[in-house]
Amino acid sequence: MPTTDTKTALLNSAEHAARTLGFDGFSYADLAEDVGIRKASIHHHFPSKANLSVALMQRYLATFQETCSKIEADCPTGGARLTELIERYRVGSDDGKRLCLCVSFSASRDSLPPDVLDQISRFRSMIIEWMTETFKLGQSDGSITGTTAPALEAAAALSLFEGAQLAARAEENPALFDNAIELLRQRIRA
Amino acid sequence: MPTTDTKTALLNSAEHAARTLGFDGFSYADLAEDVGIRKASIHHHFPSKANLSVALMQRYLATFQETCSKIEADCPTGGARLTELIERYRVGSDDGKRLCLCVSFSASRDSLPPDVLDQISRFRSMIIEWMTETFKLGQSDGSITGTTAPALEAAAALSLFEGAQLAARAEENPALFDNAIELLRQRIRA
DNA sequence: TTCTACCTACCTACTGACAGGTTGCTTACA
DNA sequence: TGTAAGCAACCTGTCAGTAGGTAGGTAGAA
Repeated sequence: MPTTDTKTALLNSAEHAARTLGFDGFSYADLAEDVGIRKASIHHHFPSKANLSVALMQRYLATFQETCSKIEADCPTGGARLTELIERYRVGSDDGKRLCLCVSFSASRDSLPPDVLDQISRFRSMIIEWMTETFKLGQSDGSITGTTAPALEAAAALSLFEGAQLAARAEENPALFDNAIELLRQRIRA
Repeated sequence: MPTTDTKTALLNSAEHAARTLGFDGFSYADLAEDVGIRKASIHHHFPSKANLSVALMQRYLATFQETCSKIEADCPTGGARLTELIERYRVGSDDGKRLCLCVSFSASRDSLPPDVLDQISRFRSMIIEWMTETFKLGQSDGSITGTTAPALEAAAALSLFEGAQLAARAEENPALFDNAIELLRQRIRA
């Protein structure tokens, strides 16, 4: 009877480490200490660090897809959906102490296996498609102002969110996230 | 009379490495091979990696300040200045093969000495102040449309630029930079 | 002029620490 | 009795950094 599923505990620890320290910034030794098992035992669950990175990104992608579905179910308007997504990025930034896994992994691109690079592409496509639909909806229901090209808005918004996380991270100051996002927020009708 | 100044060659190599591999992704061994001296000799120029990171950021900040001054001298309108700055970020992205040093360093924040963190803050403040003035100018001379809050525009634009570099880097595809930036570009009057 | 002293720039050879990863053994439990 | 999960011990390679030395140049004083 393990306290929590060790594999999940390892994924949690690794995700936190990757998002704060970067992929090249954490080691199996760090995870071992954090989770409370020996370094060698990690290899039982994740034979290699490449392997671990794939599992990490896989879970991240799945979780994000669920999140988007949930937002869709809970929020009827485009504006409400966009507000909710911003909130996820804001919370994910953790007051400038973390980055989105996708951002962190993109910065250490050359250390990652091809599978992860594919997953990153899929992750980005998924969000951009979802946001394109969200901007379209916001355009037609009047809940987001000033939209003319939903697909371009979506691409810009994703860059803005990731850039905002980076801004907050750069100085470990959550206000910088809000500052960067403010103008977009003003376009959303309450 | 040395071929090229070794110290400069080391800074060039380190900057390239940091911007493609991240701060934790390159080693003195990499630099040694690239520059053509022995690993130990690097310590003659930069006693520690922390020391090197400071020199790197110092030069980067100085170069960027010069760039901004040059743009100011060459371009009379706010729109032209913004276009020029975007171009620097686009070129700096190197078709999705690099990131801004500031972005790359922010992602490995915890591996860097306090001096570099200060420099990063100063770097960001400098650009945001410069862009705030640029948006103000563009607002008054009519070369940038739709501006109501120049300071917020500047904060959003910096996040957008850095996010756009990240987007291009994520898939090593320069089109993603242009895509993310397009809507801002459309606000600039030729 | 030549000796001494000191310099920069680089070298070989090494250190202790730590990286990811492997082997083979021991539990626990179904 | 089989299997999953964990362990200690160890491997090889690499990390940043150090010790100590050399080649060649410069500057000053006798």
